[in-house]
Amino acid sequence: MRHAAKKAPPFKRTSHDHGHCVEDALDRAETLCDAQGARLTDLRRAVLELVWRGHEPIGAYALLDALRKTHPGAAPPTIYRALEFLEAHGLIHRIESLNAYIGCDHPERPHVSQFLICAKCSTAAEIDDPSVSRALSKSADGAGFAVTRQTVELSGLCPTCQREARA
Amino acid sequence: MRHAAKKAPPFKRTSHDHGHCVEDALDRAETLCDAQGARLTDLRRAVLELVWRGHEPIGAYALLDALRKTHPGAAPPTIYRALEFLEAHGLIHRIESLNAYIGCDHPERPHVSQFLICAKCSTAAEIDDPSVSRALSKSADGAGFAVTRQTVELSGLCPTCQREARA
DNA sequence: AATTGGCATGTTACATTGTAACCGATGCGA
DNA sequence: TCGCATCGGTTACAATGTAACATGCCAATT
Repeated sequence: MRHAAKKAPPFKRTSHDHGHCVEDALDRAETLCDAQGARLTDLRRAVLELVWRGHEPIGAYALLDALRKTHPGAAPPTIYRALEFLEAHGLIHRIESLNAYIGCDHPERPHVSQFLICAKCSTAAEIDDPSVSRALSKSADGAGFAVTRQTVELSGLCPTCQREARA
Repeated sequence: MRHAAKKAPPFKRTSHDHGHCVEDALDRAETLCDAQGARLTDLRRAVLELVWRGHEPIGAYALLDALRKTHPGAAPPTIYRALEFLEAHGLIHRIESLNAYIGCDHPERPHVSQFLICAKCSTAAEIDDPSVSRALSKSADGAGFAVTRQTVELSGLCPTCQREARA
């Protein structure tokens, strides 16, 4: 049992059924919002879908452009409100160092935001590493600091881009 | 020896000789730049001093306003170039979640950026916790990810503001 | 001393990202 | 049906960050 059930390593981006993965995310969001009495409106759902489409961090204005195809009247506040809602409900993360947003891998578990961000191909892999969280909690506790939000962002090169760089 | 030489806990913000602490930071910066053959010009030095003055995160445009008292011609590029230089040489950190900058506590050691940021009083305490770094390195290694930059920002309440909140 | 080349800075203009404030529409419970 | 809260439209603007080109300055070389 030692290695069997380990979750897939973040960058094993095995070709996946993307359409399915987006739908899946939307379904889970639906369920989650129902459970919380939160309203996943058409607009919010549309934005969430767009966030998931690219499967990599995307900026608010890029989302806005995309959103306008289906919601022509959309303006900056439109997108920012939707993003605020989605983030508040754990459905997306904001990546501070990129001013960008990405879908959350596992919105059902309360969690923090930890990412490996490739500077070359700009994929961002969510790692929700308990030992990192533990170390951080310990550090914060030691300082008497009450954490409400974690931002952990490691920039660098993903395995694929490293190989390319060597070649 | 176990506990004797521990560095001061981040939020023991014992009233310190601020003027001295700023000068000290500037002196260390001078030394460091000399050693690296980097040019800590008047302008850059002035910006670094302003960053240290407040002893808490400060935005680029606030710095710009302050800088204009001594350098009337300063424009956005002025400040951003100086900040870029200072950050590249480890003299300041950018706090991504605040779009702000703060002086680095120990520029001589190569290090990462780890902060506890109080949402109330907006002080930011640098914690350079090896066990956090270790956990992060391990996580990144496990994913085959080559880290070039760490951003760790914990928002919350500092001990002082917690006490105030309870009262 | 003059030349040249690199770096720092000045200057203008603009791009990107994010918000405030107010309004009407919609839905839902009292 | 009325009142209330939430959602979203709309306008205008604030805050943050950069591109691109011009100028100045110093220092090494000739």
